[in-house]
Amino acid sequence: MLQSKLFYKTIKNSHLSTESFSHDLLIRAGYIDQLMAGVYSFLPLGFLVLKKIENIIRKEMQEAGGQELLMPVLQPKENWQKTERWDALGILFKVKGSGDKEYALGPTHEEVIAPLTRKFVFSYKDLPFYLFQIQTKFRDELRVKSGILRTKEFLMKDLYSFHKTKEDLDDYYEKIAKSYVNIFKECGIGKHTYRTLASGGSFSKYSDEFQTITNAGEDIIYICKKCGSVFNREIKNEIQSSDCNHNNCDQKKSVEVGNIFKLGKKYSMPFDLKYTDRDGTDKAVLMGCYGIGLGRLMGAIVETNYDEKGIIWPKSVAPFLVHLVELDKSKKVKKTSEKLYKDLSSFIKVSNGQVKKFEVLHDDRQNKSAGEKFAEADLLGIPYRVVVSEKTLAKNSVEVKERGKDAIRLVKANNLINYLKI
RNA sequence: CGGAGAAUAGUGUAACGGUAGCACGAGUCGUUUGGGACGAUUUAGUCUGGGUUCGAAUCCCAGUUCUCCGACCA
Repeated sequence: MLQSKLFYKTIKNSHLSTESFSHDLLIRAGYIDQLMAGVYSFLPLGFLVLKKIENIIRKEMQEAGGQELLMPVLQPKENWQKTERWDALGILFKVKGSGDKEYALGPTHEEVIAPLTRKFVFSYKDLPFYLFQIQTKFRDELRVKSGILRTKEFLMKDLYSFHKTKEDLDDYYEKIAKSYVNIFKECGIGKHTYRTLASGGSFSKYSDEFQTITNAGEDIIYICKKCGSVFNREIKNEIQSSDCNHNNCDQKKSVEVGNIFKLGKKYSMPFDLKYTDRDGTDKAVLMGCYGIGLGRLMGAIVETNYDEKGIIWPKSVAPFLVHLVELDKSKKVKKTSEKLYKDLSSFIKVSNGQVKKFEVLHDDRQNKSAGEKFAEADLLGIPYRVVVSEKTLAKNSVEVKERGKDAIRLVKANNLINYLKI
């Protein structure tokens, strides 16, 4: 991508009244735009990051046996009445169609997937199976806050699992917990993210949340120094056991980036989702559900990866891997950087025999000062900054700097690809 | 949903009830060119609707929106 063509604008100074760093940085660097309270557009840069996150999640879900599908946002009132959530769920968006017919905008999809799967599940032979989607959810939060950490409309991955037995549900639940650990690790927030025991809401006694430590978060979690357990403040009073009285815990602010639940029969029953077992009797299907908010995850990544100059994207989710910056208006600089841009953007062989290409943002702008280009590069937070200038070309080299690190290294121009491959 | 604050140019801000100004951005010209450089010049604004007043960005009322605190958060 040529930076001269990229649809974005950066803002030099922080002007925002919000306390959330991720919100401030993502807006200033041109990744997102606020339409209204709790509703955001993802601009081209932000959309690239979102897609990276989406693919990391998709890959893990597929590896856990999940099959992707897409369910509607618009949902019939009747299904929500069946589960008694039409009136009970305060955050439910209700819309009216023609003839005053009422609908819900889906905040979650149990009310769709349970009646859907009912049409396909008859026998114990049909179980288990796992379905997921990555889709927009609507929740009329009474109060939105912290930029994209808490919004009314957001992209969510929701996986639903269907089982014959409690043991099978338990096993799969743990499997997905492991997938979640992988996802958050891959997204670069692994060391800040904890599996946290939390309230099960109306489903079960407990659920597991994945909480990322950040001051921008609105949850409080306790990390016990004595027994190592991690739990949400909401269950602090009920969790003290004979094993550990939890009187020596670290208390941290955090944001919930994922949550997994054992739903059991909660949604199978209202929709009559059952199967005929081997012995000929009908039994309720047991369900689990597993969610990750993508925008919030993106916010959490920024909250844990920035410095005073801007964002520091982990390589796995960065909009581009390489920020190729040309300085000095000269034919030689222009020509060299154009060649590098072309070479990096072409498919090349990497060590394990696969082919790949580097995603490059080429700062080809002629009318910007070096200082401005550097400052903007730091704000955007692309992992590798490669500078091509008269100075570097005098040594037949380009300059490579990793965002977030001080070291600057001169690399021969014709060796850049090999260098970056490492 | 309760409480508090705010709304002026694209952005951030200033103006006692009496000429709407500054900075950044954007445009043009020139000088610069390794950390958001400099000069000249141009551009563009009082949230909406009422009211008080000779006169309202400023005071009052209503609405809308945003931010913050709290409650809520499958």
